[in-house]
Amino acid sequence: MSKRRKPPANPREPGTRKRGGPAGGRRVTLKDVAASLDLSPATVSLVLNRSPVADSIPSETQERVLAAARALGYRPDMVARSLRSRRSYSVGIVVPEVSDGYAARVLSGVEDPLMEDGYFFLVASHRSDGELLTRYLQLLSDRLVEGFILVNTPLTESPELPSVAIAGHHPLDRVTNVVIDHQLAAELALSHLAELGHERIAFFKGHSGSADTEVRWRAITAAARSHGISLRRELTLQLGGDAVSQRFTPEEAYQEGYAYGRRLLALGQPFTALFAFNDVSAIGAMRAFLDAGLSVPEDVSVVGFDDIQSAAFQNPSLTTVRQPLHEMGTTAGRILLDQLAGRDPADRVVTVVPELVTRASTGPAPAGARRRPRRRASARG
Amino acid sequence: MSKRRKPPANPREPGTRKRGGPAGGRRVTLKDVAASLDLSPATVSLVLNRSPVADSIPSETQERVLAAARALGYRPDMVARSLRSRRSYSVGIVVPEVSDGYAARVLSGVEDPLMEDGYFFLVASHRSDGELLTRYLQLLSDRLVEGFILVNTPLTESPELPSVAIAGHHPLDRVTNVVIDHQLAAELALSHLAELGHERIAFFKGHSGSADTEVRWRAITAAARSHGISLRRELTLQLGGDAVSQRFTPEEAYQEGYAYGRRLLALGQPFTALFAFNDVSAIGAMRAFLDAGLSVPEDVSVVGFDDIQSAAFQNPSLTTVRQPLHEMGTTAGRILLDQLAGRDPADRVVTVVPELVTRASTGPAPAGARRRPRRRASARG
DNA sequence: TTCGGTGGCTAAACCGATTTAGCCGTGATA
DNA sequence: TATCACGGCTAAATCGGTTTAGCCACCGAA
Repeated sequence: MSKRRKPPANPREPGTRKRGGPAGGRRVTLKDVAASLDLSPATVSLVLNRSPVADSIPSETQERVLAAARALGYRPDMVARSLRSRRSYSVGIVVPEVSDGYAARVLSGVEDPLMEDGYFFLVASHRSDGELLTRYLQLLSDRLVEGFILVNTPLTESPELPSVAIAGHHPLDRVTNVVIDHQLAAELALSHLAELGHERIAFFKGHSGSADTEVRWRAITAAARSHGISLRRELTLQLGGDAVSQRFTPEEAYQEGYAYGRRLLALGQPFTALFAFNDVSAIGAMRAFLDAGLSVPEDVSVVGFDDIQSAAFQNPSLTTVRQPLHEMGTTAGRILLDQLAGRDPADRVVTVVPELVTRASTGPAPAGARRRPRRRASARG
Repeated sequence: MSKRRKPPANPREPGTRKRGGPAGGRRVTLKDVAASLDLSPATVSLVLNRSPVADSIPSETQERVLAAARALGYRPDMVARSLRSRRSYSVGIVVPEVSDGYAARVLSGVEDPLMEDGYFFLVASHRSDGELLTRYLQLLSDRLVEGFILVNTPLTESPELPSVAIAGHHPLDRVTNVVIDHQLAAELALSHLAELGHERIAFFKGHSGSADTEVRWRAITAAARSHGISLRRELTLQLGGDAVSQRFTPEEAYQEGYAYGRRLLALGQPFTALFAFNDVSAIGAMRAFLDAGLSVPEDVSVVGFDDIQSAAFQNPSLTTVRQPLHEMGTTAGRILLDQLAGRDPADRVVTVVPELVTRASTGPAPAGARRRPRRRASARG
């Protein structure tokens, strides 16, 4: 009975709330604004949304509406709006793991264009679990996200919504892939090493869950051939290949690099350089080499991939292939927004260019090159 | 006219869609399920939500409902649900910057409990801009988030929703603060240094935008006093104090540490140890010391704060005070969920304990201690 | 005088759920 | 036989917007 309905036209009326004050009082709704003006909610909505239908409404009225909305501190309820318009002004971002530096940097890049256009994003991490991934994509679309951004996430079938895949390599419906030029990346790294006289090069291949792994490896194979470098099976270790944890967290990634660095030494196969799949494993391995009494780069050169922030601050600082992750995120965000706005993407694949950052972890191959590094580490433990 | 309405009771009917298939066809709504069973949407809703009102519905009917929902692949529209129930099953997380390692690790901790309870989260980064922060809090609540998690974000007034502030230090309405025991942290670091014979200790004070800065500094002051260590104004540098960029990105944080490391040397004041506000600046400074020809820890010991992933992989590896950031995130998430479920938090402040991780960057104060480090670096550039 | 057009606005359906009040039939009780 | 309680379910309001069809008044033209 005493429940307030249709507040009188007096703009002061809605409850006792001071505008904006968090205390008490209902939120101001469209109806409140309309009532305060003796107009219908429809009119107010049309005006506030600059709908073309509102063109015939005299600008004087429009200004009254705007003024009242401002005066009452009206803020539209996005949920109600979404329900009717079937748009949520939000997108879903899925990553393998939030705390991963790769994902975090991409995320921060994506954020800019989204926020600029009034979009928010929901994040979910699938931990390289395919089922979890599909479930999250569903849950996200239940929440009416308008599109997806998939970061370093291998996708086997087309998502239901427009998507951009960062490091996506499969041509799929509704998805635009943003990738770096792996061919160039491999070329940069290997020609650098080749120029320094390296021949016996060890490799860390990527984790099998990582989207870039295969493509990059093919690029490396090609580049190696063109430089007359032979890829030796025995010097090629695939990360995540075994015992070492499947779950993909950065802490473990360092450890993993360390462990694989030791394994490399334990193999007893001579090598003068390592090209790792990412900086984290490169740093881990470098550390293993140093601990084993080798010098970097005098005994072994190390090249990473990504250029994570700490790469420059390693001792020795890490030579690496930089991926412009922030930029890739920004690009992805913009492409998705364009798609949502109905502007179809020009290309289904957008390529960004990597860059070699030469630092102190690479140097000329040891004088007696082609032979095993001088001081060998004792095998594990 | 031909617009489909009230699909007949036949469960096969709704369009030509195969269930779950992304192609064509409307989504299955509650009405569809109801119609397929010749029940009302109300009943179906009550059953699916295990509402107490549904207790009187025979379990046979309940099972029919469940079965039909499953068979049709019904997935409730979260937006519609939110509108009516005024709950969104999502929370807003605000951070200074997504790509910051601190935030990323907390985020990944928060994620677990949230996802477990079916909550999603929206992220916004305020870049240490107070106005942006308030705007985001508003925008987020326009989207009906049920609460906030504030990461390392100084808050001056109470938010409108239940909140948990990680590294929050002001007692505010509706907010629970999750903080580490700074007293203990300072004690751990300084007693470690004191035991090693350090007396002239340099400090990097935190950025003024960082929530922990003041509290930690007071703790350091107290701990120093109790160990008879005098804090020398001339050896205390506040990060972000000047020229060096105000915007807070990790790349810059390393640079900043490096720059401040050099400044420290340039002061010409002898010191044998540095206790930095965070690992990133510690690593930057350490790098500056090394570049200047000093040895760590023989000439200068360095203690960081946070224990970021790469701390263990520095050369020398970094002694630091570990903050259990992931755990703090998890705790924060759980507390917020409890609050949303109506279980009021026992405490308005939850303290977690830091831990000293002793590694290779600290060692005994140089023999001729109390004197300036032996080889001095030339002042900048 | 009638008609058509247009400017200014609104009624009402709608989005897809949740939720409350209460209907209807039946068997037990007074 | 009237009443009540209860089991099983539903009608209808509601959340707060968006959007479409169209009303009404007024004006100029036929």
